[in-house]
Amino acid sequence: MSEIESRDFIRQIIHDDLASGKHQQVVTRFPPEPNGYLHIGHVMAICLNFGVTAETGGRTYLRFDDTNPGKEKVEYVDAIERDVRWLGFDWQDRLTHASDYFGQLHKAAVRLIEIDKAYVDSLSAEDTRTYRGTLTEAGKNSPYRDRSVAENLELFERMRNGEFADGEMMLRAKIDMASPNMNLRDPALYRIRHLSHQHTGDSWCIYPLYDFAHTMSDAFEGVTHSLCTLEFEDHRPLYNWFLEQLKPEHLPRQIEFSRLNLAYAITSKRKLNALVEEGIVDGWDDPRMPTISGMRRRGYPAAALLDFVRRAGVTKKNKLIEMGAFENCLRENLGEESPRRMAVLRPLKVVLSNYPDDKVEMMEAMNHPGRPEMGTRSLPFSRELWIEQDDFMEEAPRKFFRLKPDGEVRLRFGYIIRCDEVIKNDAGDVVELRCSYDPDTRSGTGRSERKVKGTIHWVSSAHCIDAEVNLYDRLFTEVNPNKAEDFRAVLNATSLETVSAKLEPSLSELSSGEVVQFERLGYFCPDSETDSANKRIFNRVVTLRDSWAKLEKQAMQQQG
RNA sequence: UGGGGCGUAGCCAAGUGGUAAGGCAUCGGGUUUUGAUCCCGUGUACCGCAGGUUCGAAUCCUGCCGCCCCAGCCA
Repeated sequence: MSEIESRDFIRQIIHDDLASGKHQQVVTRFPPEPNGYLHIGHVMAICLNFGVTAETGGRTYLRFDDTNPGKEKVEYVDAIERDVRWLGFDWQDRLTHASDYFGQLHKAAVRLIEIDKAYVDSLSAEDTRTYRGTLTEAGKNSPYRDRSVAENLELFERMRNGEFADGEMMLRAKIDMASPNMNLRDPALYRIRHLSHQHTGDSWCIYPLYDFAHTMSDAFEGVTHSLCTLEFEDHRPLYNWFLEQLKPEHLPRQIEFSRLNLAYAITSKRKLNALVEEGIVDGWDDPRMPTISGMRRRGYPAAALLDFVRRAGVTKKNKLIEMGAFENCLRENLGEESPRRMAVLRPLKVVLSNYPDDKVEMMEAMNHPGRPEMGTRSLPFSRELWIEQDDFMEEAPRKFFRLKPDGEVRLRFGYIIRCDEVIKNDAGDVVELRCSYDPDTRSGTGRSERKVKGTIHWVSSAHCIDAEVNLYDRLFTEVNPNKAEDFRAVLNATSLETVSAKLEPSLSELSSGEVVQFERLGYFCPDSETDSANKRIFNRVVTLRDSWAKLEKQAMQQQG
C-alpha cells in the first residue's frame, strides 16, 4: 500500500536525497517561537517534521526560536512542549533553543564582520526604513555602510557590552540595497535589547534576528531539510547567503510548503492572543479556539487531528479547508471509539399513565452497536421520563417520525409509547406529555413484532443526574475571518450555548479525558477545567451527522 | 507598475508527454431499536485563459489573466 501511495513533494525530495546518498539520515526541526500557543496550522508542521524522520529513521529537534525576549514567555514554552507531546511526538533529548547558540551565533556574526559582509549601522529605525526604499524603488546605502572592519568589530563589541541604548546601533549584513528582494537589502542581524530573556536571563543585551539565527541554528544542528511555510520563500536567498558566507560544516536546505487554513477559524497568533487578552474567549484553551490545547479541552482526539492533516496533504497551494472535512475525521474516530450513553439536552417531561408508580425496570443497553465486545449497561426505566423537546412536535410534518399527538415512537432500549395528551402552561408551551406504553414491546424480548418508524432517547427522571452542557459552534460567521477588516466584527454571537441537561446515571462516573456519544446527539466529554464531582460540566465535541436537520434546513430555504 | 509563489470538480488532492486516482461534500438507494454507523450507486473537471511544439500535452514553449506573500531593529 505505502509503495503505491504517492509521496508529497517534500517526501519526494527527501526520498531522492536518501536514494542518491546525498544524506544518510534526515534531520528536521520544528521551530516554534514561544510567543503564543500552537494551533491547528502548527499540527501540520509538527506532523511533517516529525513524520518524515519517523518514516526514514531520522531525527527531529524541537527547537524554540527564542530570539525576541520581548515577546516570549515560559508559559508558552511549557504549553508547546505539552501540546507536541500530546500529539504523540517525542523529541527525546533533542529539545533545543536558538538561544542555546547565542555564543556561536555571536562568533558567526564577528566572522561576517571580519570578511566585510556585515557592518554596524547607526541609522535610526525611521531612517533605516526610508533608506530601504520601496517595493518598486531601490534603497540606498547607509552612510555608515563603509565603516572599517576594525571599527565595526569595536562597535559590535561595545554593543554587546551594553554601551549603547536600544535602537542606537544594529548589525546589518552587507548585501545589496538595490535588490528587488527586500530581504537582501542589508537585513538586520543583531539588535540591542536591554531585556532579560526567558532562557538566557541577563547574559545578553544584543539578540540575533530570525533569518540569521534560524539559518545558523539549522546548520549547527545538522538539519538537512528545513521545512517552513510559504511566506519564507523569499527569505531563501538570504538563508543561502548566510551558508555561502559562513560555510558551516552542514548545509541545510530550506523547502517551503503552504499553511493549512481551516474555514471559520483564525490562525494568527496575534489575533488569537487578542481573543484571549480581550476576554472574548475563556483563554488559549477555550474549547472554541483552534489551538491544540483548545481542541484537546474540547475533546478532539489527537488521532483525529493527525488524520485530518494527513488527508489535507502537503503542497504549495494556499488552502482553506472546509469544516466538514475536519468534522468527518472527528466523527470517524469518535464513532469507532466512543461508548454510547443516553442524555437529554433540553428536557421535556413524559409521564407513562399506565406504568406503575413505584416500578423500576432495568433496561439493557449496548455500549456500542458496532462493537459488542464493549459490553452493555443497565438503564433504569420508570413512570416519569425526560425526552428531548425536539423529539416532540404538536403539528408535525409528514416525514417527522418522532413523537406527535396520538403518534407512537420507540424509546431506545425501552418500550413503544403513544402520546395521548399534551399538557401546556398558561403561555401555551408544551410542558408535559401523557403517554401510554405497550408492555409487549419491551426491548429485546421479541414478544411483539410491532415496529414503529422512530426511536428516541430518554432518561428516567427519578434516576438521572443533572449536568451543564456547553454546546459550541464556530467562533466566526465568515468562512475566512483572517480576511475580515476586523475579526471582532465577524464573531459568532452564539458560539457557546449552555444548557441544563439530564444524564443517565452511569455518567456520574465518567472520568476526565473520556469522550462518549450521547445517542442521537453527538460526542461529549467532561470539561477538563470546570467539571467536578459535585457538578458535572460537559463539552460537546461535535454533533452527529444529522440528515433530518439538513432536510429541515432545505425546507426552510425553499420557503424563503 | 519590483521580486517571489500558486492556479486539476463545491473543498482538499494524485498525476512528471499517451489520452484525468482518491478523500470530503452533494445527490440517489439498501440495512438499521441512534433520521448515527455501515453498504451500494452518483461527477461531461473545456486540468485558469489563449496560442504554439508534438502522431499525441494537465504534463514542454510563449503570452495573458486571477489569487497569495514581501517595504519589523517580528517570526
